[in-house]
Amino acid sequence: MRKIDTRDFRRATRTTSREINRRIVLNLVRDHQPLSRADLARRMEIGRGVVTSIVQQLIDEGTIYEGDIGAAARGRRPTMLYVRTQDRYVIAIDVRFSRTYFMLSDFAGTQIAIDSFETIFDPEALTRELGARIRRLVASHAIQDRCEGVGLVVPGMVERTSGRILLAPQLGWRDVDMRDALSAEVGLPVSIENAPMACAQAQMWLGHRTNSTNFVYVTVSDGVGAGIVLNGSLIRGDSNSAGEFGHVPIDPDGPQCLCGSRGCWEAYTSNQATLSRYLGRELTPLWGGVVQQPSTLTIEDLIARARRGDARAASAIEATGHYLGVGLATILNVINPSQVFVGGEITEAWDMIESAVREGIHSRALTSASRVTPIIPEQVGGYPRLRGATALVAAPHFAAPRVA
Amino acid sequence: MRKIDTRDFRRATRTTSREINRRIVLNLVRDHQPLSRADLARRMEIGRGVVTSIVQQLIDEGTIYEGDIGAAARGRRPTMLYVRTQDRYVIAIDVRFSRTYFMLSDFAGTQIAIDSFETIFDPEALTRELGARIRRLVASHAIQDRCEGVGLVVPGMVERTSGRILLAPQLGWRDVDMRDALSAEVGLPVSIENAPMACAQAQMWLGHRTNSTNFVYVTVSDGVGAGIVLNGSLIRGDSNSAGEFGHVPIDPDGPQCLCGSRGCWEAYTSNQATLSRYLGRELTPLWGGVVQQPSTLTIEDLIARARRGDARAASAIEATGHYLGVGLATILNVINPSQVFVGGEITEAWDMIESAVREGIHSRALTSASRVTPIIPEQVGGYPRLRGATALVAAPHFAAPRVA
DNA sequence: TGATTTTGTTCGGGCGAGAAACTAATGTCG
DNA sequence: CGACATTAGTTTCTCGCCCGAACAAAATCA
Repeated sequence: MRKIDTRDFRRATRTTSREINRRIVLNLVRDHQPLSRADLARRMEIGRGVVTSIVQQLIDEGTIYEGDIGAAARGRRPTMLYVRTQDRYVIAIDVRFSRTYFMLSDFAGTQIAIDSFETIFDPEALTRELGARIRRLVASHAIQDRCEGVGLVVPGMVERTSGRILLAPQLGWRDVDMRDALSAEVGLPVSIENAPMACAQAQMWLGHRTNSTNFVYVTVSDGVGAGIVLNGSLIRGDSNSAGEFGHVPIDPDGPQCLCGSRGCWEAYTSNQATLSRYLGRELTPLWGGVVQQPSTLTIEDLIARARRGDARAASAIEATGHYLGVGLATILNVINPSQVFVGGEITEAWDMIESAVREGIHSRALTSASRVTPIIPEQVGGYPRLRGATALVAAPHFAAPRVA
Repeated sequence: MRKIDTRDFRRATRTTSREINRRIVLNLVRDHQPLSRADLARRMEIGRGVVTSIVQQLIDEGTIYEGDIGAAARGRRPTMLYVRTQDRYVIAIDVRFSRTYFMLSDFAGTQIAIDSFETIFDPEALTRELGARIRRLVASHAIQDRCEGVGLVVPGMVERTSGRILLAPQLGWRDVDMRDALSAEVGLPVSIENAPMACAQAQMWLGHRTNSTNFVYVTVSDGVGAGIVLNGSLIRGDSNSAGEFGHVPIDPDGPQCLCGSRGCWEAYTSNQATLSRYLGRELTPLWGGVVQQPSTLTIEDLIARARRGDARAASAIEATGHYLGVGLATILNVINPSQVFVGGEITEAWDMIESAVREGIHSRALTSASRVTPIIPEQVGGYPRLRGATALVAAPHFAAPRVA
C-alpha cells in the first residue's frame, strides 16, 4: 500500500497497460527461461491472443527471441522463448584503492574478458586511461554497436541524479564528476553507484541462487556497509547514504574507529580491524588525510595462517565472526529482511566463523523469526562489485515501469 | 526502479489505466482541496475530456463531490471539487496497558466522539465489551451504513495477513485472533496494526503539516519503537517486525533492559528509564511475567517537577534527550530519512531536551546532510495511536493501485 | 484417416486515453 | 449593447489494447 506523491507522479497513458504487461512477460521469460506463449498465457491468466501481440513487440525490439520447439505429450508443440542476453554487452568498472578492475560481460552477467591496472588517483588521468582501455576492449571484441552501457562502481558516496562522487575518502576525492566525463570519453551512457548498493543490485538482478526481493547485502572489506533491498527496490535514502550500518555502536569503549567515534561495528569487523586484532595493535587510520600504503599482511594471508594452524590468527578471525553476528542482529531487528548476504574477503573463512556469527546473532536478535534468518556468504572470487556494475546497466531494461 | 516478483505480480487489465488515473485525481483533490476539473487537467497534463469522465466516476462512487463555484479573472468560473470525508466514519481503537481508548472519527481524521475504559486483559471479554460499546456508539450517532470500518491498534507484534496478535507482552497475550472476533461482533471490517507502525501510517495519511513519503516515526513511551516509511509505503519486514530500533545497543555496560540485553536504546530513553534515572534505581522489569502496577510517579509528573525547578528532574529528562539523539543518529545513518517524527509523552518537554537531542545526533551522525535532518516532535494530546487506527481504515481508499 | 488436443493467430467488441470541436459562462472593448 | 476573447466543461471520434471467441496449424491417438 503506497501513497501517491502528488508532486511527483506518473499518470497512465494509453500505452501504460501494455508497458506493464510487456515487462511482466519479459520477467517471466527471464525467470523461467524456456517458456512458450501458451505458458505465459497460463501464468498471467490472460488470453493467448494478447500474448502473441506482446511477444511480437518484444521480439521486434530485440529483447527476446524464439528458440527451439519444445516437447508436448499431445497437440502442437510450443516454440520456446528466451531472453536475448548473449550479444548485449556491458562494460563493468570497479575502482578500488589498490587496483581498478574492468570487465566485459553480457546482460546475464557472464564475464567475457577481465583485466585490471593500478589505480590512478587523479580523476582526470584515470578517466582518460579508462577511456583508452575501454575503446581498445570494445574494438578488440568488435562489439561497437552492441554495447549498451558502462557501469561504474566507486568506494564512496554518490549523488545519483547528477552522477557526482561527493566523497571517496580512500581515493581522496571530493565532488568529482566522473560519470559525465567518462561518458563523453567513450560515447556510451555511464551509470555510477557506490559499492554496497551495487552489490545489492547484483544480488537482486543477477543472483541465480535465490531471487529474493527483501534482503540486505553486507560488504565487509576496508569498510563495512550495506545495501538494503525492500519490495524489490534498493533503498537509497534522502541523500543517498542509507545502509551505513558500519558505524552503529557495538561498545562506546571499544576500539577507535576511522569515523571519529569509538566501538563502531566497522572497528570490530573490517579487514583492518581483524588484522589489528591479530597484530595486537590499535586500529590505525589507514587513510587519514595522507594516503598510506596498506599493511603488508592481508586478510587472505591471515586466513591462510589460521588454516595452517595459527591459533592466534584463528581466534582473531573468530572474534570478527562474533562481532559480525552482533551487528547483523541489529540489521535483523531493524530491517527484518528475509535473508542477508555477506560479501568480502572474510567469506573465504566462513566455515571458521559461521557458528560464531550465529551465536552473535542469537545474543542480540529479538524475535525467534529473525534469529533464524538465513545468512548467506557470497561465493569467493565472484567479483560481486563488477557484477554490480553490470547490474546497473542491465537492470533498467527489466525493472517494473514507474506508475502512479 | 523495482524488480517484478514473478511469483506475485498483478498484470494490467483493460481498466488498469483508469484505476491509476482515478487514484491520482483523488489524491490531487485531497492534497490541493478546492480544485477544478481544469486544474486537474493542467496538473496531470491530460485532456479535460478525460478529467470529466474520471471525475464523473468518482462522484458516482461517492468519493468526491462538487462544491461551490470558484472565482476567475476572466472566462467561465470553475466548479470546485472536494473529497467526501465528512460523512464517512471510522471507529478507532487503541488498546493500552492501563486503558483502552476508542474514538469515532471521519475519513479526514477529525474526532467526533472519544471515550475510554479500563483495559480488560481477557481478550474475549475485551472483544465483547468493545463490541457492545461500538454498537452503542454507532447507534447513538445514527451512522450504521456510513461507517467504513474499525481500526485496531495494539501494543505488540501483529501478523498482518491473518490478523493475529502474535505477542503482546504488556497485555500477556500470545497468538490472539482479535481481528476476526471483533469483526464478527460488530459486523464491520477490522484492520489491526501495532502501535509504531500505525503512528507512522497516521503521519503519512493524516499528517497535515508535511506530506512526506520518506520518514521514520519514533514512539517513545513504555517501549521505544519506530515505523519506517520509504517511498510512501510502510516497511513491515519479512515477519512484521521491522523498525525495532528500541534494542540497538548504546552501551553494553549500560542499564539492564527488559529484553535481556544491556544498554539498549530503550533502556536509556523509555519513560520507565527516565523515571528510574530520576529515582536513582535500576530499571525494573515492569511486566516481567507477572503484571505489576506502574509506579505512581509518571513521566508527566516528572516533567511538571522539572518545570517547577527540580534540577534533578530536569537533568534526568535532559539525559534522556541526549540518548534519544544518539539513537536517532543510528536511524539517520541507517535509513537516511528526509525527516523523523517523535511521538510520546516526552515531547511535552521538547523545549527542554531539543538541544541535547541535537547534540546527541551530532556526536554520532555520519554525514553533514543527515546531521541536519529535521526532527519533529508530534504535537501533544493529538492521540497519534487513534489517528493511526483511523488511517488503517482510510488509507486503502487513497493508496496507489498495486500494479506489476 | 479422422477425431482430439494443444499452440498460436486473427478478428470483432468494448474500455479508455488523445485530440479537437462544441457548448456554457464569464469579462472586455468598441 | 453586442461582438469577441477567455476559460470551464462536455461531446465525439480515433486509436491502442485487453478480452473473448473463432480459426488455423501441428502434433498424437484410435
